[in-house]
Amino acid sequence: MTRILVVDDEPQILRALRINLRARGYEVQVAETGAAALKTAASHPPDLVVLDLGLPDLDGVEVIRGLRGWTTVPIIVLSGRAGSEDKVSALDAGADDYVTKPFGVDELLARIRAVTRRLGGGAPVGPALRIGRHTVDLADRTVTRDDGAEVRLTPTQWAMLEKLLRNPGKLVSQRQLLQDVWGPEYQHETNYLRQYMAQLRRKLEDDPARPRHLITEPGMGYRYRP
Amino acid sequence: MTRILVVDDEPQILRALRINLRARGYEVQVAETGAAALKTAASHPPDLVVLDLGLPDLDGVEVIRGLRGWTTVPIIVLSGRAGSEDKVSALDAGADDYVTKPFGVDELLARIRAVTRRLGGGAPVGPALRIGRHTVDLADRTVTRDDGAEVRLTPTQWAMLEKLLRNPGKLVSQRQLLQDVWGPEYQHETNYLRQYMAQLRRKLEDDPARPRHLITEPGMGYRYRP
DNA sequence: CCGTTTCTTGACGTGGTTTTCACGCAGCCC
DNA sequence: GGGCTGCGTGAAAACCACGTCAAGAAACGG
Repeated sequence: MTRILVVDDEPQILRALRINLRARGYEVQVAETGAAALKTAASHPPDLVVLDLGLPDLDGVEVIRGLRGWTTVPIIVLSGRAGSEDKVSALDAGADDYVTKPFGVDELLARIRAVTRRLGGGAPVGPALRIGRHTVDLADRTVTRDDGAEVRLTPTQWAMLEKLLRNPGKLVSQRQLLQDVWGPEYQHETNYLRQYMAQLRRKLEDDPARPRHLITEPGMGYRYRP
Repeated sequence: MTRILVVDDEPQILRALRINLRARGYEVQVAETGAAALKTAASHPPDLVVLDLGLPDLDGVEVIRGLRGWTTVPIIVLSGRAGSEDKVSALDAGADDYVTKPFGVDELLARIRAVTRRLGGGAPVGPALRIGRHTVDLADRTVTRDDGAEVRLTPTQWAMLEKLLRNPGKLVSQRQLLQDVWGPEYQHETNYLRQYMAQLRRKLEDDPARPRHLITEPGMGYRYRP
């Protein structure tokens, strides 16, 4: 389920969005200040952020920067100001879209769909990802061994594997992995990586001691080699 | 270079966009009708489409569908109509953004940047850097020998090589290198440079004793010669 | 409520990376 | 020519990161 973090200090808007988004099947988190937004995003990384620029504590652009420091999660900005400079600075700070108040809920929902559409299918991942004698299907979250047996992965294992598989051939740094899977405060818990990488290799690699697809780049990170 | 296809039937807007986009370093193609747009996009696939909805021949949404049938290229819609339904239908048909006329050029440019930012990953370095019989890809962090074998580099070797490769042809002083790779307090440990430069040359140069690409500038620093 | 799975945390041996030291050599200035 | 400096190379030592095992805590499901 897609998790959306809504950041706004006006209770009515917060309420309206929460109801509407929940009704559409999204999981909704809310925050009323910039500081709370950053904290919530860190502990529970959302799949999308809807951010009002007019917050009481922090400047909206600061919140965008705070998020962009460690995540590429899509950000849709809401703002009462229609000025060109506001839009430009927010977009260049890392926002993905900018909606001027008053806005129609239908429009916001359509923009949310437009942004999230890129998320799932956007990555250039063919349905046939292979590791050793296994086929991984990211779309329906299944791993099938060539003899037909299913291999089960835990949520954390999936998150980690998915991050690697969506960047085939590319190096994924330890920090990126930790941030994406566990959140920014886990940046230095590299023992998690070793732990779960070992589990993945045990389940997927032909010879877990000599991995051919889930490669360690010492001191840097990991890489999925097709 | 990013190639943008601008689709609009008003000559002034077309002209204004072409000039502004060219000035920003984009490659610009234009089309005045929906049919021409589809044809041009097919023969010369663009990296981004700016599409006016009010075309004489086809409905704008039809153009979006025509493109989405075979490509996931980002589409930014321009429209004179601010109605909610128009926006929703365009976005749900596959548009990535929707800008209402009249719009500021600054805003459109910012939105173009926002959309393209997701695309390239932001690495402004061409992936085709060559040293001897090797190809270096900074984005993926891979070095491939021409016979297909992978060459592995340690983190320090990468840091040093990257610094040189990101300044092609330019002299990089010893101090700059030491500071970037090891930190400011290592400014005088020039033996590190000799050590690691030798390692890089052994791994990358055709004849490590007579380097052709990783050049020493005695007393000053090092240089990557393409 | 209990059993099972999953996540978190700690410890340890091993291998690779970094750091450090030593030596030979070429160019340069006095 | 002698002394000096800076560069390239080799090898040993110190250090760090990785993989692995193991066990406790937390979350989950019946």
